[in-house]
This record gives sequence, structure tokens and C-alpha cells, in this order.
Amino acid sequence: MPVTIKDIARAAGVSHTTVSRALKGNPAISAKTTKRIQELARQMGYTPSAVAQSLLSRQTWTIGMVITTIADPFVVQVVEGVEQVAQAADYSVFLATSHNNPDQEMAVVETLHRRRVDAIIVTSSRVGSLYSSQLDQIQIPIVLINNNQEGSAYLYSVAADDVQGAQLAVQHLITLGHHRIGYLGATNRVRSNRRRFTGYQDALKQAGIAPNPALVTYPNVDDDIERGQAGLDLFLTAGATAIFCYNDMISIGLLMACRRHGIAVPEQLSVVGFDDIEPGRYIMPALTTIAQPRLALGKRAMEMTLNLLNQQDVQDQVLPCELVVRQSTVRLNNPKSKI
Amino acid sequence: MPVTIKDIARAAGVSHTTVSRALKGNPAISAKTTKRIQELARQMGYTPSAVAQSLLSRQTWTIGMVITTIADPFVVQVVEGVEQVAQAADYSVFLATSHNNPDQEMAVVETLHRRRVDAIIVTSSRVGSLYSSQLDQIQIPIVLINNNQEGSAYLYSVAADDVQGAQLAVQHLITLGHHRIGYLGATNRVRSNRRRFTGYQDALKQAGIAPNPALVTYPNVDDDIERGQAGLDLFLTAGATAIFCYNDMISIGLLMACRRHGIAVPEQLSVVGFDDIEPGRYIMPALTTIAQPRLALGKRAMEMTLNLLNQQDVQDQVLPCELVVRQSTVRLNNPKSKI
DNA sequence: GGCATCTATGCACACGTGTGCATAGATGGA
DNA sequence: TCCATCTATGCACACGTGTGCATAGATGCC
Repeated sequence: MPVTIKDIARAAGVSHTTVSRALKGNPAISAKTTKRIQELARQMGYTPSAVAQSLLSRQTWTIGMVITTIADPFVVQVVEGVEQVAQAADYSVFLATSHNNPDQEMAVVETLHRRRVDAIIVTSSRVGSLYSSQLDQIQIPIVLINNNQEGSAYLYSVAADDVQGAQLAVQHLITLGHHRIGYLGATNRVRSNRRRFTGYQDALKQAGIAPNPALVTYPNVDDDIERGQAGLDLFLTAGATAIFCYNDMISIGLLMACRRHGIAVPEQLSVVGFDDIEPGRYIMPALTTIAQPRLALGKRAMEMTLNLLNQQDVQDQVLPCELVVRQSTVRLNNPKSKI
Repeated sequence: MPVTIKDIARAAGVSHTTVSRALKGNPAISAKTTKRIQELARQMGYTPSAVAQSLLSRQTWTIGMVITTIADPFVVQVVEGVEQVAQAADYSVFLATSHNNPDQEMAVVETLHRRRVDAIIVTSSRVGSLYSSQLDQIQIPIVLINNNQEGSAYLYSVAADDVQGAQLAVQHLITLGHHRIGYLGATNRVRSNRRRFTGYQDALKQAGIAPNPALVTYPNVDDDIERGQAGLDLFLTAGATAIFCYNDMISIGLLMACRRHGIAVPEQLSVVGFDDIEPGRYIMPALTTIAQPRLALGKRAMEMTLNLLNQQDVQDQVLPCELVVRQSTVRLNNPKSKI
């Protein structure tokens, strides 16, 4: 049984009220008593009960973080960012995984509500669109990461700029002299795919390159690695010299297919991914890619949450991506650049 | 303001006591009233306050997970395992990162205590040895992962079997015909290094191979990648044909050094790591390694915690490692096996 | 010395939920 | 019809902490 202020009160021969005030440094209590009680509390190993404080204050200094799975390398850094800012502000983070299962997602949100978290941060989920009625009832701030929804008054968002990121990727290829640039997309993430494809088109347009539908493909498979492998043939017949993939896993699948078919990357084909996941650094050739500001997304989401809890106005945020140049891209038709 | 049982009581024209009982299905309340109140609670969107329940029951159905950083790929899967079992048992998990900073580690433990978590799970830390006085005061079960300490009555442990894992690695190399097998160790993780080195020695002894001190080295650098790079020269002069490294990051450093020095792996040198981290799968050649049962460590730790909370006796656990054969090891002097 | 003012502390209640005990009303038996 | 028994519900308190208000004692002023 942990020590309570009543225990201290008994030991000091005062009321628990006095103890409570003394520990808070309330000036109504004499300096002498205050010091005596603080010393006593230290000796007795007192730690205030956040549970009791929460009941009274109607705050828990706790936020819930809803993720699909912590096994996702993207999620990890976002969590890291959230945790850093939360810890510095004396907030604790409940981790709740949904495994992309809508029922489980509803269940974890329910659990977080039962625990009276002060706010909820959600990554890569469909929660916003599906359960707005559930969320409306909870009536606490909800910050969505990479999933800007509208509807509820309590819904806010922080997102990486997919369009700008895709532009960066394609501009990089154009700068290297490529004109026949393919896009290898994903059909199961409609919104972000649309934005990245838009960025791809924008960059081509800005460079005065006419769009070529033969250079765009959406392989009809579920797994990202397979998706990358399935795209190769089409690009070869279409004469692509560079390919921008929806994400890194697809790029890795593509690199694996190239290796099997004896296509040299980047000499015969330049490849750019998106997301900057860890394996991309170690694959051969190391993958040129677009890095989402993952840590910053997490930090910004938590900062936004803190602002919301302090009744400040906040704006939905879009954070820029960065180009990470590695070995999977090279200047077209220029042997000298192949070191 | 969330709906409370008092709100429901007012709406139903009964006391909050009746509501509380009706929602719990207490048979003292008539079936008719029970049904009416449950229906009303549903309509009003009632969710019980875990905060209030915790205050009364002195349980929070919450555990604290202390980790160095979620950026560590080892930690991620352990957290995943803990989370899975916790969620199934209706426990929630507080994530608390210490960044290997003893002060911060004390601070997060204090925070968890303040929040009255029912138990604490700690990974890869020195918490057990350093702060036993702090932990003794908390008086809740503490389960350490990969860090079996003794001392406090509340301290338990789950660990991967380093000795058996190292034996597996070296036996694999011996089976491939290697005799001159080096060990590349780490000096900043004394206990686990000692166990892995013991397993290395055991395997050699069992195979009747005399230990050779010239084949064992502990480079005097801090970073694991550099450690691996620093070890290469010594092994070459000592005539090693295979090397077992303390962990995968060191192995990767070693592979990078080999590439720079034109040493072909595995043809000229076989390399085995330890931990089975993600990059090892994508590096060329893919790394043969020892996998710690990370998910199982997390699951078992949480299962143990649940048992402890149910007043059951538990035993400290040691879980076996597994050999993962990839491309960085090959049969000695047998060209045919080089596909 | 009498009264106003100030200082230090305690009482009582609140937060939301759960439970032992009391009790009002219903039921049954003779 | 009267009392015993049972059923359904409410009262009051507990959990640990914080706060408005009351108050006992000290101090100051004329």
C-alpha cells in the first residue's frame, strides 16, 4: 500500500489538508510546518497518486497513441517523436495497436476513452472516416498523422507533403537527364497514391515532358515486394530509363526483379523510392528515396496536441519531405558519372 | 464532460447505486430495471471511468514498459509481444524511454509509480542493479528482459539464452568445416558478452578445437559499426576463416570492411552475427545470424507479469535462440557449395 | 482592554465508482 | 389480519487529493 497524505498527516499530527498544502508549497502554511512535512514525505517515500489527482482535476496528463503495428518502421519513429515531446511535457503515452483491424481499432479507442486520456493521436488509419460518430461522443482532441480528414470538430491533422515529395523525386531524375520516367503505384492506398502521382505529373509538366500513360502501372497484386517485381516487364518494353515507385518496399521488389533479369541498377535503370525505410540503406545498390519527416511528424503532432489542451488555436500542418540521394540513381548516358 | 452513472441515475429516476449494480448485471436488481438502465447507458454513450475504478480498486490494469529507445529494432519486437498479450488481457501499456540515461530512467520509473502502474517491464537496462532502493519502495512486480538481476523480492527476469545461441553459431561454423574461428566482442555490454563468449568457447571445446587467444579481439572503439571494421586486420593476420561477432551491427561493420579490403564473403571469410536485426536481411551478402526470440521475450514477460498480478508463483525464464542461415557463411574449402 | 485584522489550520465536500447495511414494499402463510 | 420472509432499492461511506469556507489563536491599534 503506497503512502498517502493521510499517513503523513497522522505521522505529523496535522490534517491531511495541511499536508496537501505543504507539499504544494502553499503560502498559507507556515514555513516551519511546510519544511517539516516535506521532509517527512521524503522520508516516508511518498509519491502522489496520479489516479486520485486525475479524478479531481478531470485530466490524466495521458495521451493515447493508436497505431496499426509497432512492427512498421514508419510508425516507430513517429512514436519516438510523440514520446519525446510528451515526456518533456510530463505527459505519458498509452500505446494501442489495431493491426489494421477496424473492430480492434474501435475497441482500443473505447479503451483509451475509458482510461480518460486527454487526447488521441492516430497514425495511418481509417479511423477518421469510419467512426466519426464514436469519436464525436468522446469529445477530446484527436490528431491524425498522414490522414487529413474532415468532419468532426475535434479532428486535426499533421501530414507529410506527398505531392512535394514526389515532385522532388521526379525533379531529381529530370536533373539527371531522364525523360522516360515511369511511375509504379499502389492501388490499396488511394489517397496518398493519388497525391504522389500528382507530384509525379506536376514535375513532368514543369519540365515540359509530355505524360506517357504507357509509363504508369498499377500491378494487380497485394504484396508491395511482388508489386515491384510485377512492374518491371512493362517498363522495359515501354523504354523507361528511370522509375519512381510509390514506396520503398515496391522499389526493393523492383531492384530484386532487376537483379534476377540481369538489369543493372542504376546503369540501365534509375530507381527512386519513397519513405526512406531502413532496408533501403543496406540493399545493393543503396536506394535513392524520399524521406518523410517521421520524427518531426510525431513531434509536431504532440506539440499540436499540447496546444489544443492549452486551449490554443491550431492549424493543420503539412511538413515537407526530403530527397535522399544514394546509389540507385545516376545521370543518363553519361559514363563518367559512374564512379 | 463524459456521462457518469449519476447522470444515468437522474435520467432513470433511480439512485446511482442501482445504476452501478444494473450495469454490472447484479442479480439484486430486477431484470426489468437492469435492462432499462443498460439501454439508457448505451443511448447516453456511457463509458465507465477507469480512473474512478482504479482509485477504489487500487488497480489500474496498466503496466509500465521502460525501454532505452524505441528506435532500437530489438526493443520494437519486444514491445510488440508485450502489447499483444497485454491487450488481450485488457491491460494497457505506458511507454517510457530512458535513452540509456540513468537520471531519466529514475525519472520515468518515478512517473510510472505516480501513475500507479500495476507492474513494470524493463528491457536492456541497468535499472536493476542501480536503483534497487528506489524499486524496493515501489513494491510492485518488476520483470527484467535480458537482464537477470538478484536482490529485490519484486524482481523477476526473462532472458534469451546467450550461451546456447553462441554455441549454435559456432557449431554451425564447425559443421561447415571451419576450425580457425574468431570472436569479435564488445566491451560495453559485459555480462551478455561474457555469456556469448562462453558459448563460443563451449562449442570449440565440444568439437575438440583448442582455444586460440589470437583469434579473440575487443576493438577499443565505441560504435558497433566501427568495432566491426576495426577487427578485420587482426583476424586476417591470425588466419581466421570464420568469425562470430557479438552482434549484427558489428558483423555489418565487418562486412563493410571486407568489401573495402576486397575480401570476399563468404568465399574467403564466413561471418555470423547475433540478434537478427532487419538490415542483416538486406545487406549483401545477407547475414547468417542468431535470432533472439524477441516477440516471445515480450510475450513471456507480459504473461509472467499477469501471473504475478494473479498471485501465482513464477520462475525466471530463459528462452532459446535460433540459427538463421543466410549467405554470409559457407563450407570451408569446398568450391561446389558456392552456388 | 476591547475590537479589528491577520495567520495558520481544520472541516466538509467534491471527483466517479463500488459495496455493506438498512429499509420500504411486496408476498405468503396461518 | 398480522407477522415473518423475501425482493428491490437507497443511504452512507470508502478510495486519495484538492479547495472554499470557517475558525481558533495571535497580533496590532487606539
